[in-house]
Amino acid sequence: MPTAPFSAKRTLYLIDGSAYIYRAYFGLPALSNSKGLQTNAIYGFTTMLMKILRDRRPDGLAVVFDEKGPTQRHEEFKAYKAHRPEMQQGMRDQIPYIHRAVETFGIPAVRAAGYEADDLIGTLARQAEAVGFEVVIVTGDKDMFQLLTPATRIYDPVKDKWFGEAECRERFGVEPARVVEVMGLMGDTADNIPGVKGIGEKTAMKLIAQFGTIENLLVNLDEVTAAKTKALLTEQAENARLSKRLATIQTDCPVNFDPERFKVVPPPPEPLVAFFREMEFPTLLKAIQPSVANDASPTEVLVVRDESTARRFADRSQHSDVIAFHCITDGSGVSANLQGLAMRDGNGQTLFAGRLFGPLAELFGHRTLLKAAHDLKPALLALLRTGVEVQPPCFDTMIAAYLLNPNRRGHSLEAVALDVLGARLGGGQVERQAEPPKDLFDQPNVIGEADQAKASEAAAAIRRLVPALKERLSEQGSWQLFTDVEMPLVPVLAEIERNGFKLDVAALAALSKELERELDRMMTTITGLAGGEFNVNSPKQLATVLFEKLGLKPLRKTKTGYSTDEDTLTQLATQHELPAQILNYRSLSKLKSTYVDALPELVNPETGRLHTSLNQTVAATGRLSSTEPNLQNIPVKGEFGLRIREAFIASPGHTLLCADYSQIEPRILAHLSQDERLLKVFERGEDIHMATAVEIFRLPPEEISKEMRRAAKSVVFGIVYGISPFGLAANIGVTQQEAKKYIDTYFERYAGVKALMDRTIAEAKEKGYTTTILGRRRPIPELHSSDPAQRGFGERMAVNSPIQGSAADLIKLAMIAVSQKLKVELPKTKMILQVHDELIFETPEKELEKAKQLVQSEMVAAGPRLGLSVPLKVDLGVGKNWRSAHP
DNA sequence: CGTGTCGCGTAC
DNA sequence: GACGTACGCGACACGG
Repeated sequence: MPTAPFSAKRTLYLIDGSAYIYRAYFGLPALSNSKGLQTNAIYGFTTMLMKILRDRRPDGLAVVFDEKGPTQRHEEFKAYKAHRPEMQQGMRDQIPYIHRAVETFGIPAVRAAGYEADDLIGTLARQAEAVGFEVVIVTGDKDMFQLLTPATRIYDPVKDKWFGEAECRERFGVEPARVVEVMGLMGDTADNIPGVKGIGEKTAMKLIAQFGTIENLLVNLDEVTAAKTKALLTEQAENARLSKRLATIQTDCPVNFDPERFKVVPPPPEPLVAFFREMEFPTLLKAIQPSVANDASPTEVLVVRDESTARRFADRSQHSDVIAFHCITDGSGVSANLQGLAMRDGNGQTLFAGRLFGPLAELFGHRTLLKAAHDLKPALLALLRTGVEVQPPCFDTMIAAYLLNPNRRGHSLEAVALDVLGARLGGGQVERQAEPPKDLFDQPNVIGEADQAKASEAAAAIRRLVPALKERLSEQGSWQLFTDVEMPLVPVLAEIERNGFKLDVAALAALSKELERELDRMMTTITGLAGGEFNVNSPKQLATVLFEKLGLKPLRKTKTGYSTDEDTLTQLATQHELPAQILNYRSLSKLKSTYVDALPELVNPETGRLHTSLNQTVAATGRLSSTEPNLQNIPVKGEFGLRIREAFIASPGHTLLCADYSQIEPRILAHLSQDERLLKVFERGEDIHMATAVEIFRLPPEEISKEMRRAAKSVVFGIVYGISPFGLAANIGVTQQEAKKYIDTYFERYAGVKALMDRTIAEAKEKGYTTTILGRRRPIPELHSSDPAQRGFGERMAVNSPIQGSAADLIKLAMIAVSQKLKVELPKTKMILQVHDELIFETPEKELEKAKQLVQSEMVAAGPRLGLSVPLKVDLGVGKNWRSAHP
């Protein structure tokens, strides 16, 4: 993960106050308190201020405001900022409170009559630099780029982005000192600076890159090749000079930088509490409550710079029961490098190290010490890159929190600490840091004090979370799931991510060209049929063409208009030729944009392979999810879909091995329901869909048509997903009455399944959650909703979650077993992907037979280990690519 | 010009 | 309204 800026020097933050008032006022909804005072600007400004104090921990800080009244620029140019409307009353009313907020925080406010904030900031920045400060200008204004130097950066807290000289060159094409030259030519509509009319950003950048300054450009006009540009410059030379002067930030205003006055000191809490009460900001009140890491104030962090200090720490720590750690990394996924490490042991010692000293690395290899982290997998990957393998036992507080409630959408350390410990992290967010501009600092890998402190606080919070989470997991019966499944799975997933999947980029490039031609061709047909051009990818435009222009009958509505989904278009295809063409176009366009063009972009240049992220704390049922790229939804049907699968290939000398649980969810259903008829189907190794068809159609197998088998298959799917007659009818194209008959018959023939459904829903309603075979919980609050639709949704979730979740339990067990066995017996065979009921391996051709045997037997053996009362079947497929290897 | 939401479509 | 779980694309609306 990117790191925040380092500085051994003291840092001065200069906040562009006026700009932030505007930004907060217009960027936030018009909140107001009970007294009718609008507070959005006050709130936005205050949170920004607190974010800076908390996350950046500046040594010095000042808020700079514009002062009312005309400035030098107005004298020089009447129109300067003249187009700006008068400040709205709603904002004007808030300004005194903002000034009070600044005062209450004990932060100096800087303003001077006749000077704009920009100029005051520029002046203070130069003065502070001169006495050895690093300066950070907090603003969203690109005009300030002219102030950048190696010691002065810009930080935009709204976007959490850093800008330095390099970013300036990227944005303006020139170094900071020449930004005003570019602006002189291009002007600035925001400030009503005219520039040279007819010359835009691109041209301005080009000209200044070539000539350096406006003056030099004007004396060398002969060298300007474009006649039009030359004429514009000749006519508007004075405008250019004026605009440059207007854009130039003064650095000689009558203000003085006094390090003592600007020094940050903790504000007395009482006035702050009173202010937040008055404004009615409960969340901010909460934010200034005592922090989780109060017992680990930054001064107590042992900053390790040499091996012997690390040794002393490690010697003591290894005898404590647990060590919590937090890694600071750059990059992401398999390419992340370790930049810093905070540790907190069971004795209450905290350490920060910018390097992985040997004794610290040894702690990770300790076989009994519990290594705890929040989001362990990326840490394992970063440590692995430095050659350190983290040995079990481990404790991932993020996964523990996920098991406690998998419904929640994020499990940041902040949120978990607040939830479980009821305390805030002193340092605020530790997950995401903006990347500082590179090459600004001479010691690139040194982490700043603020980030050291934050990492240390993270480690402290993790340390405190461990016993609390363990207690809660034990209470709810998920402790074994955590220690025996989820934690051992972490290194397996890390390994899969590291292994990656080889992609035939050339094949996809060719496919892309082919699809492009095909799409072009189809577009011609579509335009002809529609009687004009329109954007086929826009459901809105498409609806207009179909339902207004062509007068076809809309079948269904969405929230925003008429539906044009596959189902609708398929039905419309009987009335007109266009919908069929649209369907074709859409499917190809989807494949091209989502897979053919997107996947090659994600090939890691280091390894030449695709490294997905397998997320363990996202899916509420316990499944894994896959991102960047999502390799769990690679097409498996259709001509072009299959050709995409063909591009997933084995390395030379290797082959792919795919192992796929056959009918896993119906088998789980049989186990959970203990329905005798269903159990028998699997015991006898029969075809489940055929058997279902026999039961619901009441016909002997030889009279079951393909169509009937297909319908039966849908019924089974429907059962697993929590069925309704409507859904089933839509799926297999029969009437709702017909569908209902199938379902009723199914439940009649498989009474155990019906009993399971009823039991599961009743139990979920009573307890508020469902459980899987391994005791994985999922709360289902919708079951108690007053909205019948929500309750129905809850019931379907209640039915589906134990099945889908138990299947997830199963394959996780299998992955751990297979991985351990491979490591010992066939270390060259690599697991490279999991797709819910399928594992994919890359194996040297010579090892293939052994690998097949090992994988199949371990996957099958996971069934009995889970205590399943149905036998499992694992199909194997082998091939040079994913298409041919698919079983 | 970037951000969040929606419709849609892939997978299991 | 409508059958579970995900991820991610392009379009669009919206607020700078």
